Amino acid sequence: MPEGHTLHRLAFELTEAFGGHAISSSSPQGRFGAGAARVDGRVLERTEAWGKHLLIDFRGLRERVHIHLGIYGSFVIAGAEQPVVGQVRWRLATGSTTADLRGPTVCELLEPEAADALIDRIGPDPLRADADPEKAWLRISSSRAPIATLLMDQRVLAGVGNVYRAELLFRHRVDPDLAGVDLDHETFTAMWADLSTLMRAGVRTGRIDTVDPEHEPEAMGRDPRVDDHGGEVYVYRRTGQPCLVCGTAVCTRVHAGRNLFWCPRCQQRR
DNA sequence: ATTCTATGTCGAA
DNA sequence: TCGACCTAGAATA
Repeated sequence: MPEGHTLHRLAFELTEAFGGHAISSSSPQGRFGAGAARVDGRVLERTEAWGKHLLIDFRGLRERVHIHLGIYGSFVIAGAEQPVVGQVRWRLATGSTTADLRGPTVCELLEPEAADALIDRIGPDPLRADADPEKAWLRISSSRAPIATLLMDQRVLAGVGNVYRAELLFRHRVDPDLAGVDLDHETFTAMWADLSTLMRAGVRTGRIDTVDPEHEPEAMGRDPRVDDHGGEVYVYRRTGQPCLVCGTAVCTRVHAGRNLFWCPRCQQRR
């Protein structure tokens, strides 16, 4: 379930659970065997998130553990002495806490220079206080690519995934096919601020909720529209269901290999 | 039992 | 634009 908010939440939880503690580290599944052995017994200092990437530092070690969950990955923190169930790429544990990483696209040790290069090549992250939205604007306003493509491009903006993309476009009534170059700066500024707020709420709650109170289905006498990912949304995976604002059936299509959802009436080109 | 799907990314064609 | 890859749970048979 990994968009940027998941990774920032995870960074916080891992730092809370393990920061300052010597941890035992292993790779039950085997594919991170050498890396796991390298950090075994060391003190975990901190974990930070940059977009959808996680970087973990250990005392006295130059290399940083780099994790990217990909589309299926999960990192679950639980109590002491959990049995290993299924494929666990990396297990971190203290006497009281166990964290299991499964199915990541990336779990590796990175030299500091490589970690810096990674941070350098991704766009501003709305969850970081030091992020500069104008860097994203520079790329968007100079691109003929559709805004739906640009929002998912991690070099443009880091941390947005398929749910936040669909919901952000809906909330600002932007046509997914609108070229970046045709988006106004005012709209972009509002989208960035909104995204930052939405994602911060996501970090707090661990879910993606994007529906404003006045559009909440309960207030309209209908059933809650809670998606499988656990949040309440306007369009994401609501294909064929009535738009919460205008009642038109929500549309879907595959856009650049990913499912895109939008309301054809609310999100018309202006 | 098998197939499908998923909040992602990369690299080849 | 397409397939490959990582995994688990849901859907289908």
